[in-house]
Amino acid sequence: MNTRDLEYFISLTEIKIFSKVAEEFNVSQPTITFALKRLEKEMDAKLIIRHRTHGELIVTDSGKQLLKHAKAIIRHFEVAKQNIDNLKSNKISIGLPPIIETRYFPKIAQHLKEENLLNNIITFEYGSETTLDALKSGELDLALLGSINPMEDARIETEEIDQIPFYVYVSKKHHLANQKSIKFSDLKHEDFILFKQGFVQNESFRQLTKKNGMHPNIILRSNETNNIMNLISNNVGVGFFNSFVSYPENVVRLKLEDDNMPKFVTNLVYLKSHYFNDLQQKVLDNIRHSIK
Amino acid sequence: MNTRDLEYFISLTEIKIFSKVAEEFNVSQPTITFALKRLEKEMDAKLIIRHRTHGELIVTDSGKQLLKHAKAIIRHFEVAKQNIDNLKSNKISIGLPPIIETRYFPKIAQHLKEENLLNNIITFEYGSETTLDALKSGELDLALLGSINPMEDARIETEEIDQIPFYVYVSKKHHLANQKSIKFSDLKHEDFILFKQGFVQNESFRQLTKKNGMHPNIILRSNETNNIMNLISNNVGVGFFNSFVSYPENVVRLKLEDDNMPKFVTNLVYLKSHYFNDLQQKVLDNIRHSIK
DNA sequence: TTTGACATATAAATTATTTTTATTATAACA
DNA sequence: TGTTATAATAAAAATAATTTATATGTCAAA
Repeated sequence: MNTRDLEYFISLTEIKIFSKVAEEFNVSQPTITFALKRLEKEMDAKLIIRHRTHGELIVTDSGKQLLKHAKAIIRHFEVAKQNIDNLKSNKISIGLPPIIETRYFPKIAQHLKEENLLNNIITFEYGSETTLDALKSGELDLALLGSINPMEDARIETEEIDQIPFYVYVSKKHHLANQKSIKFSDLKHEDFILFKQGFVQNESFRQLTKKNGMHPNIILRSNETNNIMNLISNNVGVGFFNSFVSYPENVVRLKLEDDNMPKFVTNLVYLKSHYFNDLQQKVLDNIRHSIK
Repeated sequence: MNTRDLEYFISLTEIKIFSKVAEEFNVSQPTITFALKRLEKEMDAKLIIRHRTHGELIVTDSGKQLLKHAKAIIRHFEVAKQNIDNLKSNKISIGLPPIIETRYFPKIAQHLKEENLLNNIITFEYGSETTLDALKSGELDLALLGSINPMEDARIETEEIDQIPFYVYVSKKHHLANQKSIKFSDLKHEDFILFKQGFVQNESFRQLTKKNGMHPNIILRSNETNNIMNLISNNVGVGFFNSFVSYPENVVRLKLEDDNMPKFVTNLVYLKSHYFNDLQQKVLDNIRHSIK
């Protein structure tokens, strides 16, 4: 069976018009008809119910089933190509979200340098979500990721590195600044300054506000720790982060005394289907050793 | 790209002789040569280093990388076919790890037979971990799974069936055989015989050894309850399982008196996104009724 | 060092598969 | 009822995969 037929099929379930799909792939319209026929013969099932008219085209249950697998197959194929490209250039691509990078990379870099491996790595700094996507697409060989709940994806391998608590950061001038520790619900009427989308702290924050029936007032989101800390120190709002972030003199870090607080979990993550060659394995072992 | 080429390639990495692979697929030897050439061109990388002689054939790093994905692709393709067949023939695929099967399947089978539904099910016997993966990948419609902690996964629906304790199994000749109950830490110097990877008891065992600061000596892992019980009865080592396993005359089951002992939880599990058609729903209701 | 056995590669021919061109069929709708 | 947009079909053409026949490379025994 040809992957091209699957690509036609996937596109057909999206565009829903044979001739438009043909255009998309720069082939003639009957090509799509024949491709679908081949698939239906191979699967021995009707995949699509055709309406000859500018109207709907219905994907059957069997079609939906095939669709899921077709997408997975195409993805595998593309990831394989990408991985092989990485192998050829003898590099290992590592995703390191900024907060985690701050905490772990200095030590990692030092160890890698000692082994003369530092120039075999390429690092990518995005939020955890984007990093995970990049890993799944094969763009990255490896990632250090933050998560709250243990990660739940059959395709990825996860090694837990560390679990650390979240804290609330407030200005020294803030009315809570003198408490040793607080409850999350004490923050009911605060203004918050948080990270942008795709950072793990947000998911944890969302869980806590939901649990406490709060509708938090988020006045700003930024990607820059410095920027956020600056605003907090000026008492513009309060922050909610793990202990990896460094904070200035006039900011206070408050413990949260709630039970069952979510933890910030750092994970070493890679695709189960990823093949590490000797050099990559060496780098992986080195990193593993550096952070444990 | 053709999946046939991938099949040739996978076989070639196993059999390692072009002409033998050709024989296997009932094609001529150059077919294999050309298939490999096509793949190498597509991936733009050498996949296999040939030795023209009856000797070794080396899979390159790129080849190994492709191999992993190739196997996944072929598997997806086969699962897709299987799923569609199931849809067409009105079958429901059920995952039943062996230990759970022993306990629940006789009753389930009896009820299903009464309703004339027994030939609408196909069962799969793997460890809990593999079963869960298979469920998530859509290979299974439904599973009865063991877990320690209640399962928490956004994508799956869980109905708890039962919670039962774990026990220690020892030979009658064993020095602990006369105790009514023991503490887990009493097992500090024992040799253990356990199940292989992917069974729930192992996770529970790991937690307990960690909690008690133990470094257990696991002398054997097996998938066969009979085999394990045989060894225990010969006083080769001790076992740690739930009460679903049956045990011979000369083996003794010991209670564990520790606080907060993990429990073996049996769950009925399916994907939230799964669509059960009428017949499948009937089977599900029947199973639910049988085990509660 | 030669020769035979085994294994893979290559060239050309053959066969199979996919795509195109040209045309027909079908439904909706103006 | 004719027009338009769309899919299906048939036959031819193009492309791709496989085979047959043969060449080439490598090892090991003579």
